[in-house]
Amino acid sequence: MFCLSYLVSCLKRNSMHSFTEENYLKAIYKLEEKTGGRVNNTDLAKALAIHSATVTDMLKKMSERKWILYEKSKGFKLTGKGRKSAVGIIRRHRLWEVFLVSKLEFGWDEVHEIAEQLEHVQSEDLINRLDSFLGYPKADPHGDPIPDENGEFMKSEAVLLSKLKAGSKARFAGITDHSTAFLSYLDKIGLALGDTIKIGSIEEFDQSYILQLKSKKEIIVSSRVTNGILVVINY
Amino acid sequence: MFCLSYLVSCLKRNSMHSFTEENYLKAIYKLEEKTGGRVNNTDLAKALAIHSATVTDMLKKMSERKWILYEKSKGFKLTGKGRKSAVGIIRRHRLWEVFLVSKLEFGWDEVHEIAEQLEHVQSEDLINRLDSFLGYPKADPHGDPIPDENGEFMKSEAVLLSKLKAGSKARFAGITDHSTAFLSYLDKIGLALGDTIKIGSIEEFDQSYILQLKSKKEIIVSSRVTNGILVVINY
DNA sequence: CATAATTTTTAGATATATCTAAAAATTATG
DNA sequence: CATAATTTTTAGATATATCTAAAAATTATG
Repeated sequence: MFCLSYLVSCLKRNSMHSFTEENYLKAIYKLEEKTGGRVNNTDLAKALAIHSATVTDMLKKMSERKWILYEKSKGFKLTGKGRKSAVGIIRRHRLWEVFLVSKLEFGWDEVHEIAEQLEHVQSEDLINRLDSFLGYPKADPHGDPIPDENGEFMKSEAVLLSKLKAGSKARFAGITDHSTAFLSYLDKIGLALGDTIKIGSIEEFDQSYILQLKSKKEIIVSSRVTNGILVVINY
Repeated sequence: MFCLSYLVSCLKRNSMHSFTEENYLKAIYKLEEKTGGRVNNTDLAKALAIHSATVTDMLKKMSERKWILYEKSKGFKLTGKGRKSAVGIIRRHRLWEVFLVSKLEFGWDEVHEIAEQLEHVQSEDLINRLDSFLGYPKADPHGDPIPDENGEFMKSEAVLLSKLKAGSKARFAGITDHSTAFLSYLDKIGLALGDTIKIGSIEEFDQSYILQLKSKKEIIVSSRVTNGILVVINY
């Protein structure tokens, strides 16, 4: 019993982490992506919906365990090891989302919460087999890229739909707003990932767009929508 | 924030439970099945590889939360609610095992640990869709029955291979020894679930069996093996 | 049935992850 | 640059799940 728990605690220090640590890693990774640099305590606390004091404590521990580089009051960032781990979590999350949508026929607006749980299941073999079973998908149901076994993944050249001019044509390639409300709304107005979109015209007054869908249908969307959609032009 | 955590704690009390509680429920369920009656502290502690003192504490809590009926020093058993929950966990475990073997091509000796993690993912919708995706399997890769959505499942009429007489014929329907070592050994000697087995003869000296497999091959197995295998006769 | 053996419980710790309230440190602003 | 605003940290709690050591209760045995 002594031996076992000692071993377990050793393993934990070096290569494994609790759900909590995984959630911190993921949140930090996402914040780094968004801000492009160091992350601060307050933003992380907000992202995780917990209190700053808790974050301070946890960051100290994660720093000791070499998941992050932490300088008191100066913000922090992932170490190489921390980044690798975070990318692994994202790989797992996105592969499970593909499974849920393509195999179990969930809607793209229903999978996030379940994937949040599945992503914590520890088994490299499992994830690599899942990847193979799904045909090595390059993106999840929301268009977000899936890292491969080595943590490599494509940076997309997608741009916000709101950047396009009237008359241009593009492919719906991703979203920046991942809320269920937004996803359901897109379902409702008949916009799906992969669709070709032509911009009929742009209303100067409120920057709303008239879009022509491949179904010939025309829809009007607000700037809130055009700022939530990523497209690939030159298609 | 206050509201949310209050809500969460309420939910926890009534219908949800932590991984730990789920593991206790599952272990208690299995012990009840094995012993056919009340379970005691020591057996549960052994099954969970933790100390009795810890079990005493946890049982008090689980009793308050109405998962078990607990009388000090007299053993305990699951309540209706506790049983229902335990059966749900077993359903999830076994469905995931089917997924791992039939879709991801894991060996039947490789899936237990991963299913131990997957079984804790909370989503009824997920499990029912998985059930449908797998074609509503009646048994897991080890022949153990899978409860349906309502917690119903067949009691098997399988008996130990060691109960059969020379000359009888039966179908390999399940196992009582779920250890990886045993499963791998069966793989090695070429015995697989569903196989038809004919008992050539029984060695009186050590109760070892000579089995004739459908492949015409003959193998000799020890009583350790015939006591680990369940068969359905009259086939 | 008295004593020994076993089982269960109590008492007091520990680790993890969280909280609140207040203090300290840092950054922004007139 | 002094003060205000914001951010971070400290200090002291709490809940969960575990431990060890010892006491208490129960069960088995001569």
